[in-house]
Amino acid sequence: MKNQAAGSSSDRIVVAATRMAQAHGYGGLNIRDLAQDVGIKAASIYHHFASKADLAAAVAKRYWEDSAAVLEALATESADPLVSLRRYPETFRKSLESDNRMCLSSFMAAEYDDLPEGVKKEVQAFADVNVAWLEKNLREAKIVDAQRARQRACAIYAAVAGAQLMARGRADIALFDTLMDSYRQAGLLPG
Amino acid sequence: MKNQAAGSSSDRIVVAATRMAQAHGYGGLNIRDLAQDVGIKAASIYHHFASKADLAAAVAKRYWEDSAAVLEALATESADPLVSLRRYPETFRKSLESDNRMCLSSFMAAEYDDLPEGVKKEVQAFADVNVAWLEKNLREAKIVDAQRARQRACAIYAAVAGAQLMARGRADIALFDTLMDSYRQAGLLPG
DNA sequence: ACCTGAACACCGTTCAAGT
DNA sequence: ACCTGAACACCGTTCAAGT
Repeated sequence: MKNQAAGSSSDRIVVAATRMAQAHGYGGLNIRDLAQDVGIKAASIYHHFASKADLAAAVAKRYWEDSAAVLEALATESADPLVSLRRYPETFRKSLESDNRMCLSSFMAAEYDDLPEGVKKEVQAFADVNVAWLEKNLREAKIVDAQRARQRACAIYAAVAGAQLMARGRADIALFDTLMDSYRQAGLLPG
Repeated sequence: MKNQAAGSSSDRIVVAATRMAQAHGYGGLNIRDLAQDVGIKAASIYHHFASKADLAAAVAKRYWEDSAAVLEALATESADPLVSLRRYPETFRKSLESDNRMCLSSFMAAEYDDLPEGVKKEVQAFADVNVAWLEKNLREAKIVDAQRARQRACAIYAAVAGAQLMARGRADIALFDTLMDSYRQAGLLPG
């Protein structure tokens, strides 16, 4: 929590890198383009992060931390866990709204084989945070047996991530919405 | 259908490239490594395919053609559409069994922004083939209203693809199986 | 027809040198 | 502390030259 003044060089690098990684993945995260985006030279990136792997780990870490905060805010705002659950897909929809971008962790899950260990860890943390949040709200809403809450939470996470992936592959947000409707009709998501 | 003698150079390039792309995506498809894998030099690849884009398009095309054949065989083998539907996830499970690889089209859907137009087309064809097969079997099995068969087909495809992605992100096939169980329990997949 | 070495402009990364 | 130009080994790709 020290030295995170808004707009610091490191901050702006992480923000720009996040946007880039959500569109092009870890492999497509280009240090030269990133530097240009931030307004410095490629070599200068390495003053802030020891390597591309370190930068990506920082990006993925802040990504799940921010997501956790958004989900907490959503739960507080909704009060009713059932309403929170209904609104869960919104978080994934927002990425698509932002230039057809996708969840950083989904993209990087695909890139699993090429991910440095430190990045893998943070990518999985994102899934963990989402599943834990879903599980908690499923329990509170008493939609499924308490013992099956975690299983169902995983299923919802995987299905929503898959829907985002399919919608991105067609650059079609309406498809994402249709898929959420189908999940509700089928009984996977609460109606 | 002419000149496709098994084991021809072009064939072996496509096969090797497919395996590579299922693990590393379009961006991670490396011409030099691919050439070495096939036993020729990088420059020689360009004798068979005009560009990486052309190669990837051929790869993606053969990928959905092969998938279509596998699905047709599955339907013929099962006879009962309900059984076919139950076995649908097997096709995605097989990729995970093969060194935690994933569906080429899912990986490339993530890489949407960086995909040449000719590749995008073939990637979408894969989804189309899968959705059409699911829709047909859903109709025949009379599991959902005929008018909602297509919608449900999309939902199943997206959910299974998402499950594969999540399982790959943890290199955990058992998770894929658990997710399929959850989908069945929730009512998305036929029990 | 099929293959190749050498070259091109590009990548991540390093490092010595600047302020 | 922060930045940079120049260099390194690597990429996709081209092309003239080989058999």
